[in-house]
Amino acid sequence: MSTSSDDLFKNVISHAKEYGFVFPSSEIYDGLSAVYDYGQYGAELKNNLKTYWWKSMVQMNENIVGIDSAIFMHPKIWKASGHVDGFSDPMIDNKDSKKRYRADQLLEDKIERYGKDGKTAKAERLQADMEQALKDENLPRLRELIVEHEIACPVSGTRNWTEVRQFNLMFSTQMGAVADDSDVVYLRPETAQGIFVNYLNVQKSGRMKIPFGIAQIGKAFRNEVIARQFIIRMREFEQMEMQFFVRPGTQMEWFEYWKETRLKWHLALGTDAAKYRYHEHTKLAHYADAAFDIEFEFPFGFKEVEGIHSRTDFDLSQHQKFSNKKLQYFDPEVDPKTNKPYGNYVPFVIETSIGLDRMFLLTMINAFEEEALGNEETQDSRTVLRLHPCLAPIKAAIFPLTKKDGLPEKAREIMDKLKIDYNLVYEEKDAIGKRYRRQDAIGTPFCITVDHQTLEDNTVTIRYRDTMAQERVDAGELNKIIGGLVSWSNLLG
RNA sequence: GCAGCAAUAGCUCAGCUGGUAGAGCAUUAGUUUCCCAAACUAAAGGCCGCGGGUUCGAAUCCCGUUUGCUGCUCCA
Repeated sequence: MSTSSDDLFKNVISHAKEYGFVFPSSEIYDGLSAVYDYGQYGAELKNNLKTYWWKSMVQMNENIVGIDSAIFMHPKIWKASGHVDGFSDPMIDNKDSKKRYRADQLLEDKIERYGKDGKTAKAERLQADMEQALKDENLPRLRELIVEHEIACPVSGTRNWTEVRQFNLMFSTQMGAVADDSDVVYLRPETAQGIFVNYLNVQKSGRMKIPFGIAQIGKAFRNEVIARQFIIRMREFEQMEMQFFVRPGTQMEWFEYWKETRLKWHLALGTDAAKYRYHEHTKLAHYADAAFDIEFEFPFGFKEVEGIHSRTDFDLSQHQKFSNKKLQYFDPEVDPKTNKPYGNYVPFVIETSIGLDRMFLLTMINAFEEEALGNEETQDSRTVLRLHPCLAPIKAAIFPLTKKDGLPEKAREIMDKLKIDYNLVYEEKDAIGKRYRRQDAIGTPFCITVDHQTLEDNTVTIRYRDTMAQERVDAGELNKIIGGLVSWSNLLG
């Protein structure tokens, strides 16, 4: 990591705080680890990113609809999805090497070694003991087994172990007033399950024909072992997900389609294509038969922003099993190979899942620039957020050149006509240049200045953030001009 | 969670052989200014992250804790 990219990241973080984009959560109480709040401009930018995604996925695709499912769901859902069993790992640390291991993996390794050494009886007994301990969630017993079988740390070679601790990535809470084990509910660790459990509702009520998709934007929660790097990994975060239901056997063509479509969505914002790459998962999750990530080159390296996963029929089949409800689709189309309808089947699923907070950070990093404007005589620079006008929190700022001679009144009058359609700010404090620079810092693409000439001929100057160039236009044309510049058709057309 | 480092005004930092805080910028109120920051005047702003200890006295030394950074570990 170079010093300059390190600085860029730090500067973006402090800029985000200083200008009201992102604040540490509960800051006056010393903050809460890996939780952040979005400020006045951050909330606008985040909403604009959501709108861009929702429009491109739901509004632009006739066969995709959007839902908003609850964060609380029946606990059985997480049994079915594999989250309860798959993502609560017993961990143990070696005190000498400071290395951390999964307790069950240490035992598995030992069982394997016993097997190789021909000690099959020992291997079988340990296997049985371990399985019993895991089933009972008996953590002290797991540690006993590690000690009994004299398992040493591969790094330090010592047997100086800590207690075994459970790392469950799901947050749990109680539903109902009386605390009881049976009332435990989880805060969803992914939004996808809310789509799967509504698959039949949406398909029937919307008369959806395969292939079709269900989209959702919402919060998800993961109790990360370690959460760092600003809003890259948060305990509470927001996902924008779409599950696309397809006929079995066609999943790979749809997988390719969404892989390409989703990258195009990113590149339409004008981001340098070299900053993006695909990353193929070689180790697949329990539910997937193919998985690609779209990665972005952050200052600290390439990180996943979006995942396109072929989830097979795993989730729907699991829910079918656990709920005893048929989640099949009757496909009346005729298979040319057999000349018979495709009939009943559990659809396969292609998932596109983008981390909204990561997308937000990526957008900030991309937009952030400390531009040198000096010449031989004077030193000058400005900090500018080159956000796409569609994403900018404030679309335009309106300034009276000075705060007298009726200029403020005229500026207010122009603003009142425009603020119905656009998010605007009005400022009359400080020198005009300073006001321009303040708007640059929050990414406002246009500034409209009212001067004495405005009072005579109703023209104003419009000043562009990126070029700092100015243009004199009729105030009556402003709605049309701004409308054209911030129109979603610039991104989606 | 472990180890190391850090925390002083909104921001960037100074102050540290222990004697109860200071600058620049930003903010607010004026002045000046007809188009690109850092002009003038004034004001406001700090339990020196939090808790405990040593001391006559702690921002400064010690211990704990919280938050952040780096490494380990984890990442559906």
